[in-house]
Amino acid sequence: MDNSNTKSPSLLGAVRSASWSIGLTQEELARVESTVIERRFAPGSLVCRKGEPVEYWYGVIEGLLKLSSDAESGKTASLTGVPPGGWFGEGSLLKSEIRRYDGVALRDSRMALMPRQTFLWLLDHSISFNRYLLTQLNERLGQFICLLESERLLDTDARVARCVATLFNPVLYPGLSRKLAVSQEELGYLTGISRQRVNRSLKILQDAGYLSVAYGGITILNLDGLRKLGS
Amino acid sequence: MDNSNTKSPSLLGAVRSASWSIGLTQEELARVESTVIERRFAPGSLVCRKGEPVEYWYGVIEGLLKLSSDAESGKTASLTGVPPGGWFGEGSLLKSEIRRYDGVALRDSRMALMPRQTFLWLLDHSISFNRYLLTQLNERLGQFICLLESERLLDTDARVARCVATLFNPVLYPGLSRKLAVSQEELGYLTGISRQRVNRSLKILQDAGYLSVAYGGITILNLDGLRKLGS
DNA sequence: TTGGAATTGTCCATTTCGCGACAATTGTAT
DNA sequence: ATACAATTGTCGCGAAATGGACAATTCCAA
Repeated sequence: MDNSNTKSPSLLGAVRSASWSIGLTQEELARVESTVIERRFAPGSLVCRKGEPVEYWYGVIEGLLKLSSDAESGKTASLTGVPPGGWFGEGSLLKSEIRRYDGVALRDSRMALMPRQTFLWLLDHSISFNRYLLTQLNERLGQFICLLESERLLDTDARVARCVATLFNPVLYPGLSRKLAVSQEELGYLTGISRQRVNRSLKILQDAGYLSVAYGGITILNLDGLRKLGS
Repeated sequence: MDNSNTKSPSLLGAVRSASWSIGLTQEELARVESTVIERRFAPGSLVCRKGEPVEYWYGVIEGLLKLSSDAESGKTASLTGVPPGGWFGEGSLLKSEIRRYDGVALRDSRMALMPRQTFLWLLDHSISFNRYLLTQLNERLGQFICLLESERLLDTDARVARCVATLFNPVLYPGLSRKLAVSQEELGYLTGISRQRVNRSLKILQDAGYLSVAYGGITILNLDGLRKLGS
């Protein structure tokens, strides 16, 4: 159930291959590389917590995590999953506000942490970094609008389909395998639908040939089909 | 039921007082002013249509419109309302894709249209315009994430409350009156809840003193209370 | 002033989902 | 190999929203 990229990537490798780093000058890149640090997180542990001051911009080197928010009612809502190659937290950094949701490791994960100061320095110095952020925010906005639209217009099965497809956004998360090691309960949190109902939807989507269901996760067979379902 | 600003603002006045124009140079502003045009729209008419190529960046000078999306199933979902002072469409312009949702005038509205070429020119020339866009996209992203979070975590009444509060975002839509001339059916589209259920929620919120319900719309009495409801 | 259109308030039947429960299955650590 | 934990598959009940229907109200224009 592992990703197919068996080679475990280094911190600097992850930084250099990140899509936001290709437009940086040598000087800028050097500054990034000298300040970014790596940290490991066990499954279930909190990478960052709602309400904390925002100290870092986070990148997933290896593993998988989710951004989620809990209510005092006990309910939990996962907003999105972040696979390797994904970076998050720029929103709160830009607004210089406290963090608005939790980051939770779903598996053993290695994270790259860029200090806020470096992030803001890039923001002030690099035009290409600005352009990257613009693209990233725009893409994420599109993702959430699409999600909301689905919630309003589509039936439950199609919502599950789109939500799964969302996790494979090629702009936000480049070069991802087709396997997603996520439990159906977690998919329930991601979609906002009960586990039992997700289970039924997955079976329907499997019968229709869009994906295949296995014990610890699912495999996407027809990504484009999932996206377009019910639209 | 009109806004309290009785003076009808001019096109150039709207441009010059827009929050994205204050950082522009004389030259940049001149280029904007010589290319931006004005157009009027009757209630119910389409300002822009899903699927069209994106030719303009739109600003609301006067009136009110909604961004929405219809499904072939006949359902309709309003994504957000845009009051005077609000600008939209930058997402599709940045991606140079076809338009992803309809813009519909809810009342007689006067719109400012900035040609795509001018928009892209600003994007390439003005740092402050880039920064504005970053802020705008970030704010909008926050808005939609908040909306999605509400949908997952909160009960129906609180969702209606937050959705209404969303329409008064001071960053996206500065200087707005407390009256919102929108039918309950429209609020249903905006919240993704049936008109009948919205009706009940509004009455509850009114009894709790957060707003007051009148024939053609509502008046906000406690904006901060609406925002924080159920959190 | 009056008629018609839009909007609101309320009823109810139907649909759908959430949630608790529990057995069956699969994976993992000892 | 075996026990234990995590996950999946499936029921059924109760709660809640949807959507149709229709009367009452309000607004607007002739």
